[in-house]
Amino acid sequence: MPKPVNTSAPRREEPPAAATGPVDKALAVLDALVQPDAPHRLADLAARTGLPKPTVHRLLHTFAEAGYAVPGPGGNYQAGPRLLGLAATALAASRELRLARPVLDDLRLRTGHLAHFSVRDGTAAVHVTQSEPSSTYRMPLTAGGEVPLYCSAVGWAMLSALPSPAAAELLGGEPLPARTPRTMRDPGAVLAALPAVRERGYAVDDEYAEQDVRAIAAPVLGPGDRVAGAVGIVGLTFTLDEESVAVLGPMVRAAAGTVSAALRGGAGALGIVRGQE
Amino acid sequence: MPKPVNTSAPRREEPPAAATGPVDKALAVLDALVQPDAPHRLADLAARTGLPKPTVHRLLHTFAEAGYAVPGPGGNYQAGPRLLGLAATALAASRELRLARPVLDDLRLRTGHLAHFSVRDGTAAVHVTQSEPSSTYRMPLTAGGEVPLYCSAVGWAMLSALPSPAAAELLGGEPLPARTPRTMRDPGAVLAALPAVRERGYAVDDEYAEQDVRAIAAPVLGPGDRVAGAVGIVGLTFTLDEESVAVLGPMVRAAAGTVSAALRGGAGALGIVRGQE
DNA sequence: TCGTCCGTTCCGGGAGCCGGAACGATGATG
DNA sequence: CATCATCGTTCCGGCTCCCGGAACGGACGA
Repeated sequence: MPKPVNTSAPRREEPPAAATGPVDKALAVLDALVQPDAPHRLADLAARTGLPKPTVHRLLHTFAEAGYAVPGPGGNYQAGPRLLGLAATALAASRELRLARPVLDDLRLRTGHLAHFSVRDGTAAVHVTQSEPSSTYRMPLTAGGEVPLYCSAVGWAMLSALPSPAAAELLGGEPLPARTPRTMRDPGAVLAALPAVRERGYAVDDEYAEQDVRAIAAPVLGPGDRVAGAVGIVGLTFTLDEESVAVLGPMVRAAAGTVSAALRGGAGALGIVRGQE
Repeated sequence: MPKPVNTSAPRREEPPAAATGPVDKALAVLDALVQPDAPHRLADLAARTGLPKPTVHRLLHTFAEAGYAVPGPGGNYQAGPRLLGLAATALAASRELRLARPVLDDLRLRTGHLAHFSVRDGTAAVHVTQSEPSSTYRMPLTAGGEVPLYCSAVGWAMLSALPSPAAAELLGGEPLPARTPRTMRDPGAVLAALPAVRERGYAVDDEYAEQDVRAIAAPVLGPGDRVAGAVGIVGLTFTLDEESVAVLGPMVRAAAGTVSAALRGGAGALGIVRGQE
């Protein structure tokens, strides 16, 4: 037990917007339950969600009864079989994911870098699936993780595929928090960089979000040019170095193009997915 | 547990276990929402869950507002970014899954068959993750899918790792429905077959659940010999033929053993997971 | 032994869930 | 073109049952 932090902070602000209905509360607890960082005891979940203890207790009971949560040793709850089944089903049923998977594997094999597919959730990008090299010393990206749009390759890729006003609205007017010394903090500057991304067909994150991490991404478009997500690769700067960007960029763009085409092409396109241009 | 008896029983039995509270209903709708078979319009979801239309409508609205569902064309709802993120997180955070993944890949490569990991949910096994060969003509197994314990290799594997009384209780006393001509329908017969499975270390499903499909599986044990799930391979009978079982069986058993050892060995074991015996 | 923290239970009040019924839009049908 | 079936949506009164502060007992740790 690292640190029983003193609860002397009455000025604790709720992380998410207040969960009003019982359903929102349930979702909040479920969300907290699957977070990878340790323990999920009743008190922890209550603290993380900002909900009163009895409420979380009742919800956990409901979940446990339905098989969505399972009480472990030491009062530690974890995801139950139903939740895992639900998760597996959700990921398997998503059309974009089914189509993206083989392309990601191919992209990873040819570039040697971790390849991933992300979708937009508000002003953030969530990494929904990935194909990782056999030996990743330090994982610069975790499945289910989030990154703000303004400082990530996948974010820029998706923004570039949106109409300018929509992108501007997502970026907002305020200066953005710096994540590294290289982060671009001015929404206007990001917006101004998008046309170049649009032209090139891929975006590059040059340590904008995290030190020593470089990324390349390209948008995936569904029917009607709807932005379905983005395909990208991530690596440490000394592996994914500056000059390889010129050769890897088009590969990422091609991969995203393949997924887009398959997405538009209807179900029959599954068999003819190929890696080359 | 003194169960408070319903004061006025309205003599009403729903096909699925009655969803009483708002949370159960929400879970039911979420579950219906991720089912792969098409369309997820309001009326479809209402029919599948057995809930009244306005209720489903309200829930979908709540989900949509929170990003867990997204209204598509033609009133078709699908999983939203939050739900996909939750799913990805849940699968990535599960310790057994993280450990099983590389072992499954290795097992698939060495056997050439679809390898999967399943956990128990009541009297069924749900397939939580899998590693599939590049070309599977017809997928005999889908992620998130379920199979009864009594007629599947993973089911037998998990049953064999349970104390006999527990296994007997899960099998029940009634004759079981036949899925193929070869299905073993007698709970007693299944129970009697378990010691042999225990001895061999792996179970074989010889077209018990589906025609032309054979499967091999072995149990995965966590700390304290708790049954964490099962590792298995599946294939069509003419590919996964009878004589190869003798050589593939031990491979499956070894793979399950590797996962079990890693599961027990603590977090540090991640780096030394190996495929060979 | 005492103090602390956690999980659990209780219970009265009232917020807000519930779902039958009705309405307008849409597309199929003759 | 007229008709009907079906679907999504809205409304609203009733009353379920959700809510969470408070209290209790047990498990550690000091």
